[in-house]
Amino acid sequence: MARIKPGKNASKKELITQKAAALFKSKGFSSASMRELAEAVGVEAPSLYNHIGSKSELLQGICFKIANAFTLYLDSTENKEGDYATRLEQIIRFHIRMMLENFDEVYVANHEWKHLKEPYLSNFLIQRRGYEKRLISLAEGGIAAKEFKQTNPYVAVLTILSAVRGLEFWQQHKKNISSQVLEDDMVNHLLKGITK
Amino acid sequence: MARIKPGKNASKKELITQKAAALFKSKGFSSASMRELAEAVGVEAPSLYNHIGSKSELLQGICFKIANAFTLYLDSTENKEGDYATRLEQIIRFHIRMMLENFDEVYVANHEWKHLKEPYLSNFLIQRRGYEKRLISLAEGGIAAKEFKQTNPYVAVLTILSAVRGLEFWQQHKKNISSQVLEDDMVNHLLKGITK
DNA sequence: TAGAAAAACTAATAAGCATTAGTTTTGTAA
DNA sequence: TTACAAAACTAATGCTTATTAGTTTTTCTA
Repeated sequence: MARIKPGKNASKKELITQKAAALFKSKGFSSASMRELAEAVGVEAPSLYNHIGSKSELLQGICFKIANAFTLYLDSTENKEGDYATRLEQIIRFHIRMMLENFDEVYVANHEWKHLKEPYLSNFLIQRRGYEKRLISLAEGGIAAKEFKQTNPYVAVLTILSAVRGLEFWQQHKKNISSQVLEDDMVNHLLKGITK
Repeated sequence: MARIKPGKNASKKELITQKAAALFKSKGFSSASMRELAEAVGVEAPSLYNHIGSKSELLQGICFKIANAFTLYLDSTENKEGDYATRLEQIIRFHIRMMLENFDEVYVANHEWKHLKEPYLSNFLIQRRGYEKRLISLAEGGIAAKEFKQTNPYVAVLTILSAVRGLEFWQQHKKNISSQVLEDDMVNHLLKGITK
């Protein structure tokens, strides 16, 4: 009898997940084949199934790991009571760092979630939508407290989230700019603009 | 004998391209099948080949149509001599309008270019890279002219391009905000920031 | 209305896909 | 060293894919 879920030794599964994230990123979920993944891992394709349930399961693992990390951080900021601008700044910085430090997985969660199967697809979208709403509330709070300009809070959040996401381009052709400069300049741009 | 390139009557080809853009957007290039496309067009799959060369050719058409539109607009702004801030603002507004008015195709060009085949893939990336460089020059000019703050021009351009791209989220779940408010608020945010 | 061209159809091809079944090898603990 | 389990392997299944061949229908023009 074969194909038994591994009790210990979860490291092979982690390796597979990591290789899968890199592969899904570079070729897209649909175009990435289990044969290719197996080759990256150094094994024949059917052997992967001794460690994982399915191709879909790999995508689910990646997407929810990232979604949960963001949700958890937002939870943690809501306890602290700083002013709105400071809290927003910290969240932006967290996004930037996540992007730089977990590039493959964040990229996959951002681009390939479409290929999640139900009910995971719905759950993912609900979670992401909830996250956005909480950020919008934060923006609204800042506007009401006169810390932020009078603007549409939805547009503001959208602008920030999108700008940060764009670090995926950055990663592709790294310039000789330090992560710190990148982070600081982007935060300043998003909070204070570019014009003098 | 069948399968001859259509001389006139290009409208069916346009219909196919338009349906392809919508399909590639919603399912991704790799997951979208020619059978599905045919169904959307109202025809059997092999009949598509009376009008188009291949699935790849459809993607090429979409990606380069959009890339050329952006390049062309940038050409047109470089003749006019406004100040840097005005020119940057106009470019941002053009991006926003392209996103709102040609959503499917811009989305596909942004997300699915990866699946272009050589030499189209290389050409596309070269063109996009050139576009970015010209924008960076614009940012550098604005900084040198003291119109823009002292910041890394690459980061500034990346931030702007990414923010604008994020309108794809917007399109997905439209709020009751007019396009004009959206455009103005986003331009203001990117030029002048959100904090007071 | 005859004839030709355009565009539809059906049937078939060859390749690639995720996954399962069954078997063998490998590593470890008694 | 024997026994057992984990994890590798080969072979096979059944399905989907883009695309081609060959034929028939539709459409337009003279």
